[in-house]
Formats: sequence, structure tokens, C-alpha cells
Amino acid sequence: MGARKKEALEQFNRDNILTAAKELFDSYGIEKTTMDDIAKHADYSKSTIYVYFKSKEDIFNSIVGEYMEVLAMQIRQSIAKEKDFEKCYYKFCECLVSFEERYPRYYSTLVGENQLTSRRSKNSLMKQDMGREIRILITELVEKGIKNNDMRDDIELEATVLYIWSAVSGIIQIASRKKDYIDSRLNMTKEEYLRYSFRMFFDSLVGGRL
Amino acid sequence: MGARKKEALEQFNRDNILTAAKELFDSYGIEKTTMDDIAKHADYSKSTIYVYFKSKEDIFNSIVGEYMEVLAMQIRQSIAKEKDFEKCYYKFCECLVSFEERYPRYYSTLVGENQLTSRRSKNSLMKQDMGREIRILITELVEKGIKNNDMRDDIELEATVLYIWSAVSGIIQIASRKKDYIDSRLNMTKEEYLRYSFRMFFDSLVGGRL
DNA sequence: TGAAAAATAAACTTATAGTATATTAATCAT
DNA sequence: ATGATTAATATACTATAAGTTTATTTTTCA
Repeated sequence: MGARKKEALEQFNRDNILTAAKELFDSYGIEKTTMDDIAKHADYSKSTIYVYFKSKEDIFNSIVGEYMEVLAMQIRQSIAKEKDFEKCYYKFCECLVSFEERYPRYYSTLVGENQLTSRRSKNSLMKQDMGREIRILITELVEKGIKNNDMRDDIELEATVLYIWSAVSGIIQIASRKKDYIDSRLNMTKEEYLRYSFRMFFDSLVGGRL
Repeated sequence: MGARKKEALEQFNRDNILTAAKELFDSYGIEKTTMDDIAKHADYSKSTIYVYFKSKEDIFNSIVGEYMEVLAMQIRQSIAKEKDFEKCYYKFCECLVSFEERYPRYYSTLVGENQLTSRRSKNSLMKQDMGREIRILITELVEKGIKNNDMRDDIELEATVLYIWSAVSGIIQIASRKKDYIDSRLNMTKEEYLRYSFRMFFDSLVGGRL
């Protein structure tokens, strides 16, 4: 088999396995999906699964990686057209919100939560850096704001990037987890609450705005 | 045995078990600590452990509950003396930060992360409401701010409470997780970064502050 | 056709939460 | 004190799932 064809086949197999795993993770959750399930659903033997991935965590991380790229692309597209800092900021928030709604499990991971807490695996999850891609996007966002003079003047670029990411992702995370509480206790829908929060938070970036 | 004595004994046993579990959780982590470990360390039989707690998760939740009370008390004490809204806000942040530093595992849980993802247990964790106690404390804080006219005038009390909690806890959580990143990439210590973030965030609560 | 590579089947190992059961020890009411 | 009730324990068991091993089958291609 030519090297070309072989590589293509391997990619094909990997994709099949990942697709099957994605489907099962979505339907039944990550913990409840077993390696045997994945093998059966992808129509490979378990041994083959372990040829292509070294552990369940490895599979999970590959999927997270894919989704992270998808998210980054969505944000990039959504922001590309806008030049106004404020509008970009809201678009960015919107993208994160829809991503969280569609893929809550992967969003959690992106935000740093461990989905997989096995005694076996070493939990070598990417504690790295919140997704390099997304960090870069926020950086560009803030740079734009600084250049346009849309932001307060005591901004530290890098620190502000992390600050925005922490707060915005935290707001979304908790809004999702406390949806019932918001519905019942606050006089708002989750969407209204998010708008309210994002708007308040925005003011911390621009400084006085009368 | 009188009901009084019996109850005291039961409390004694529960406490012993919880103390042992706490020690092991702290030293080895929650996942790596087995029920057998806890039984041995507390010097009870495993059967007895299951008399007092229905699952590992039950033990864990009891501990979380205890710590949550501790935290709430610390905040309450720290805030009690202050009447200024801004100072209270910073004290509140400080309390959370030290708590996170001392008990990162319990802090994560408080913020909503699952430490225990077993297939067995139903994960009935307290998705409830971020610790009723703490919510009440933040509510009092915001009420104080509103009364003193220290806050912007378009404040929705309950929504703002959740907003503060989400953002502040998110900032702390991620600052802890990205400590290395902050040290190496930002030109700051973690403490400086936190001060910076809390200060910026504060401005979103008071509105224009020239 | 036969050697090398890829894929598979099936049984096995290990680890741990939780259960079942039978036994022993402590307590109390009469 | 004794017999019944209750608490505690020892021990063995079940169930589950990740990951490994080994031997076998299938595919590829020189």
C-alpha cells in the first residue's frame, strides 16, 4: 500500500472512530460511554480502537480539539465583518453562548473542567492555555479596542485578555448551570440575564460612559 | 443507651469518618482515595462507613457542606466591620481567593465543578444554588451598595448578585488554573493580576467613575 | 505464493464502589 | 443476670469498565 493511500486510510479510520465517539458522547455522556461501545458503534474491534488512540481520554481530547477549532472559526467569521469594538465584543459573547448551548460538555472542558476523572488515566488534559486560538482572537479584539480608543486608558493588554475570558466564560457557565434559578428567581429569561451581564461587564472595559 | 448518648455517639462516628476522609482527600485527591482507604484510616470497617454514609459522594458532599459554612463565616466576619461598599467588595474577593488557595478542590466544587464522576453514583451534587449562604452574603453586599448610592442606578439586585458571583469566581478559578501562564506571559504575579481584575470589574458595578 | 502489515477476537488483568450475609459485641428492659 | 434488640465488623461477593495480551485471520504487495 502506498504511503499516500495508507495515510488516507488511517485518517479515515480515525475519523470513523471519532465520529462514533462523538455521537455516543452526545447521546449518553462521556462517562457512560465505554470503549466497547465506541468500538461497536464505529464497527471496529476494540483492539483497533487502541491502535488509533491510546486511551479514552485521547479520543476525548481529539474531539475537544476539533470543536475548539470550530468555535474559533465561528468567532473569527462573526467578528471579521465588524470594525466597532463594542459590536465585536457582543458578537464574541454571542458565539460563546451558542457554542455552550450546542455543546455544553465541550464548553465545560474548554473552560477548564475535567470531564474524565479516571484513576487510570493521568488527566493530562490541556491545562495549557484556554485554547491558543481563542486567546489570540480576544487579543485582537482588545487591540482593536485600544487602537480605536474605545477602551479605558489604563488597560494592560495581556491581563485584560485573560480577564475578559475568565469573566465572560464564567458568566456563561453559571448562567447555564443556574438556568432554572434564573427562570424562577430572577424576573428574566437566561437570554435577558446574559444580555444584562454582558452589558454591565462591558462597562468595566470602557471606563466612564455617561 | 439514651437517645441523647446515642446521637452523640453517632455524631462522633460521623465526625471521625469525615475527618479521615478529609485528610485522605487532601493528601491523595478524591478519586484516588478509596472507601477502603477511608475505612482503614478512620479505623472503622467498610460496612460501618456505609452505615453512616450512603456513598462516597455522600461523604464528599458532607465535607463540601462543612467547608461552605466555614467560608461563609469568614466572609461574614470580614465584611461585618466594614460599612463601605467598595471595601466590602474587596474583602469578599479576598476571602474567596484565600479559600481557593487553601482548598482548591472544594472551591472548584463550590463553583460547580464535578469532582466525582462515577458511573455508579447519580451525581446528585448540589447544582442547587451556589451555596445559599454565600448568595445571601452577596445580596446583602449589593443592597448595601444600593442604599449607600455607591452603585450605578440601573442595578437589578438579584441578577447583579449572580453576575458578581459568576465573574468573580470565574476570575479566581482561572487565575489559579493559569498561574504558570500569568507568571510567565503576563508581567505580573497572580496577586497583581487578581487585584487588576477585581479593580476593573468593580467599575462595572459603580458605572462612570472619572 | 509467501512474507509483512493491519485488523480482529476473545480472554484476561486490575481496580474499586457498593452489597450481602453471617457473626460478634454492646446495650438495655425485665 | 438473661434474652432480645441494636450496632459493628469481617469477609466474600458482584458488577463494571479500562486497558493488555496473545494468538489468529485478513489484506496487501513484492
